[in-house]
Amino acid sequence: MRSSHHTGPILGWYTDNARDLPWRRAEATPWGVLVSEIMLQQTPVSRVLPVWTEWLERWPTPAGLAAEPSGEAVRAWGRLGYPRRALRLHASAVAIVSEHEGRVPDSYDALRALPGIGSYTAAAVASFAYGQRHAVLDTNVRRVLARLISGEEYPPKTQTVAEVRLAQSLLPLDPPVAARWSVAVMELGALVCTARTPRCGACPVSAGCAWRLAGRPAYDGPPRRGQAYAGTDRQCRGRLLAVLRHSEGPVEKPLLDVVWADAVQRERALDGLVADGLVDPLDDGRYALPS
DNA sequence: GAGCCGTGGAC
DNA sequence: TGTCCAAGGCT
Repeated sequence: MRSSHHTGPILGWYTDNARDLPWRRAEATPWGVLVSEIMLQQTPVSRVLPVWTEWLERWPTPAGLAAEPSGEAVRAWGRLGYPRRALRLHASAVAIVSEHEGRVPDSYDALRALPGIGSYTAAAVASFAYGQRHAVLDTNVRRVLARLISGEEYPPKTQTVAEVRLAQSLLPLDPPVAARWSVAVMELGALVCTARTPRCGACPVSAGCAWRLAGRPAYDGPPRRGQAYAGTDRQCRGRLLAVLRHSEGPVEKPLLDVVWADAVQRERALDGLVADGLVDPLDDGRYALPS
């Protein structure tokens, strides 16, 4: 359809309501956009903002980060969560230097080939850093389209080909307009068409929303199970890594042992961190962030 | 393709 | 208080 009756109102709404985020400003670099997209995976904007700012001050280019040990990326990642993202961002910086002359690639396929960059992030960077035309399907866009077009409160658990085709069909023809459309739909999902209590009164396309017109029927699909956390290996890994982040150099094993009582689980978690490359076991028995 | 991978804020 | 959720990717 190339453009629907929803396009204009959503683009106009974005012009009036877009947040002033640093990675959206004109002076933001493709590297700044890439860093923001990795940090924003499963992590709220409010927590990303300070870390992104410090990160870009310290490493304004991929080469700057690539020249550091990967452990420095893990340390600077702080408490953003999912620290394997920090490792992959560092690996991406190394690949950008060695394979792309230090410049963030502008093609979807080259972006998609970098570690930690999947279909969403590749489309997002190509769109937001380079003004290209790609279907950008994140959790916000999937939810907006599910409601607006499909009349369902929530999208399917896993992304379907139908969703991709739908998103592509709605993309404006002109690449820069398509890129702006993509970020506009995401912003609408983040600020208005939210998961829990959507603000339909503030929505520019509520009059044509299939879900609202159907009376906002409750989600009736399979239960979307929440992730348990307390007592899991993930929590244990987080505690162990926090010890290393907060220490200047290598730490003795007993300093790790004290943060988790269950020795079997603790060893399993530590082994996992080592296997992931997040922790480096030294020859002398101590542990450190990777070099 | 289901499960795993952190963390903290909102309700 | 516990549950839900936040610009996913990888295996």
